[in-house]
Amino acid sequence: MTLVSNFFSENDPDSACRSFSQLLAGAMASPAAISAQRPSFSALSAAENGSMKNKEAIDGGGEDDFRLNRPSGLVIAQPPMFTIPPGLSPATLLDSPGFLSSGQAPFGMSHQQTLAQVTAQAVQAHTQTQIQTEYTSLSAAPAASLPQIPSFTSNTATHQQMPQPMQEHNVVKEPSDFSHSDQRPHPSFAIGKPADDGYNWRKYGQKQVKGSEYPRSYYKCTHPKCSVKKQVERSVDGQVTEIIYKGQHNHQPPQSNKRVKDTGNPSNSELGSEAHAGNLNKSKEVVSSYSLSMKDQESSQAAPEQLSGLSDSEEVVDAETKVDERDEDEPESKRRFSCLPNCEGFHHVIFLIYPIILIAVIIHAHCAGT
DNA sequence: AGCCTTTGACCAGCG
DNA sequence: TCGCTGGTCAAAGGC
Repeated sequence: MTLVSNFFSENDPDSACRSFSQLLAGAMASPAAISAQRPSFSALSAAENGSMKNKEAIDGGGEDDFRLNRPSGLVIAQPPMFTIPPGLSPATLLDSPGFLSSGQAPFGMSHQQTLAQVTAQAVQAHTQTQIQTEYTSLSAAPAASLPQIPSFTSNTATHQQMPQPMQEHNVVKEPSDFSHSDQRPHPSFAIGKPADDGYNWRKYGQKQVKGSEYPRSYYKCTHPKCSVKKQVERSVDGQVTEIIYKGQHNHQPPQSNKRVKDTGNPSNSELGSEAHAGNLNKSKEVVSSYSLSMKDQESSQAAPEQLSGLSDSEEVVDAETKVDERDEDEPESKRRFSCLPNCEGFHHVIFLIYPIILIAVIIHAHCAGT
């Protein structure tokens, strides 16, 4: 909160009298800010292309990172709070009734208070992972993550990387960052079986991929009529660093208690199942994929809709499609991301755009029972 | 016995 | 054509 309040006070003594929209407008007045945010909030591939160029400019160019050309541009080692659901613009978020509400949030904490907490956590988390983040941005993260904030890398140590719009290919890469002690991986994503998403997987291969720190494991869905595959990269300590889903389940997730027992966390299985349930009975020619965010400490309890937020192409991200379908007729400004089915809570996603930091904060409002 | 993981070999795409 | 790389196959072994 100190960071936020300081920023506002330093940049505008009258900030107390200004709305976030006004602040945003001011931030966006900067060409850097504009160029920085466009790729983040747009699915335009052109923006991504531009971002690539920007990255080269930032990095001095010529960095031959094999991942730069990979279609899945979502690999960003970022603190958990920065997951940004697709289809949301800063203005949309800032126009959110919940966000603009100056009163108490329905869950007993004002958004300002929540924002303060989340922001503080974000800053702390980012500080802890900065080294890894920077490393990843060079060696693992697609260029798309950096160019969105062209001036950030050089201006501050607290620069943020934003998720990149959905790639043109139907593969979603889902990185995870469990390096910080206060954001331990979800048990089901930790050592042992691949990320428990409610389906059964059989490992059919493992390969040490060039440029990747960790070996990549290949899994197939064990369902006889399902050809979904996924690739999992796991660090030496068993923590999942990245999951790539390929394909689309054409069956219900097995309703096995064993699965729940294995993970010891039914909510996660439910989470995965929910996401996959959204995939069912959808006929798509394209290979679809979806993602499970494992690095969002809040998302460990969150709805799949939010988990898919790293991607912004609902045409290929089914879980997200589920959201879009539900909110299709709802004004964008009222969009929010609901929690688990039995939870009345929802997520507000707030973008904070500073001249040097672009942060998305997710405020998770649980139902009273949780 | 069945299913799983492991792991070296093989294959295809690309420069 | 050759080498590199990512993805897959399939035999072997474990549970």
